[in-house]
Amino acid sequence: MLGEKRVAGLRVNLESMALVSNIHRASGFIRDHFERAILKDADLHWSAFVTLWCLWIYGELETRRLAAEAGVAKSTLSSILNMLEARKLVRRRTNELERRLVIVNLTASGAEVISGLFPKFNAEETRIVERLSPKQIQAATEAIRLILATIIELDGIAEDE
Amino acid sequence: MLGEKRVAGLRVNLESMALVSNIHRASGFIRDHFERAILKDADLHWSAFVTLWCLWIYGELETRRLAAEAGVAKSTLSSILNMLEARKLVRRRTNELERRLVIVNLTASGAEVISGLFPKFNAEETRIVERLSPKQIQAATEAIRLILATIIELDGIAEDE
DNA sequence: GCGTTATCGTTCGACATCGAATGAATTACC
DNA sequence: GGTAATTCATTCGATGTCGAACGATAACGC
Repeated sequence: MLGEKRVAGLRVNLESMALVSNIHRASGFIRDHFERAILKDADLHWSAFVTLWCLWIYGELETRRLAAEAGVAKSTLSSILNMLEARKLVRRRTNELERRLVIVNLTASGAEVISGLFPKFNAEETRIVERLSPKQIQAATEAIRLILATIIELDGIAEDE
Repeated sequence: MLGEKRVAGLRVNLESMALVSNIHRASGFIRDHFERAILKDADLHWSAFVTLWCLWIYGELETRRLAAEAGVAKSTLSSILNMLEARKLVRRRTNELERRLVIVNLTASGAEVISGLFPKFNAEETRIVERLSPKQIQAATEAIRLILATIIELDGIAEDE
């Protein structure tokens, strides 16, 4: 196998370790940075922002799908929606044809909040990748997408059918 | 600026958005995957594992430095160390020359745990990047490293001197 | 048709994490 | 040299997050 070194008597793949470690490290720094620099003023944490963003992009969404898109457990989404609904940024309603489902959508003021916030967010995204060439950005995105697909496949096979 | 598109009347840099979003998404999946597949048996969560790993690599470390290396707040590290110390995996002692400092190191059984766990961890790291070529891995690692450096510089300038 | 399963969203309890407050130890200042 | 300011790690309170348990609704089997 490529990239295997011996460290302290153990075979170690340093390259894969560095990549995984850096992904995780970057994620934490990015989250902290955005929460402090942009989300704090709106009094939103990362997951609440992503929730609003998903609703903005997809329009109305069932909670189950919304939880998956936002990357949180459905119980977590429930409490996020409680908070957002209390602030009148989103609205919940039951699907009358399938009364187990709950459909969520932005209110007018919810749409106002996210459309005011997103440009700042995107500007900051652009800023933190400004030292990368377009090619580097695309290559990194593609690489991470491959990793994601691999994990999802592994977990999917392991757990389900 | 490169990569700017118009979406719903807003200028959006889709490439930077996709990269940031994927980094965060991958981080969550990786964390969940490793905690379920490897760390659950040892009854350790991610941060506790990273803490042990840092001590294994660096040898003894002051708590302040250890918190930074592990990527957690110092208060979080305190509770992690309480747990690890209760399990006799690490040891704390005050530095006698500078009695404010606390120095942490692995016990024998702590070293045993991490040295038994790491090969599995690294094997899984290698597995989730197996679809990437060595060049892709290095390119992605370098790209993320650049992002990290950019954020740290931004935050450092903003907050400190 | 009616009980059994399956599938929703929500609630609940446990816990990881953080920031601010605290106390101990050291340094700086006059 | 003694007081003030600084710098540690820890504790404490608040909160975000998850998984399991729950109740409601729908689909299935016979």
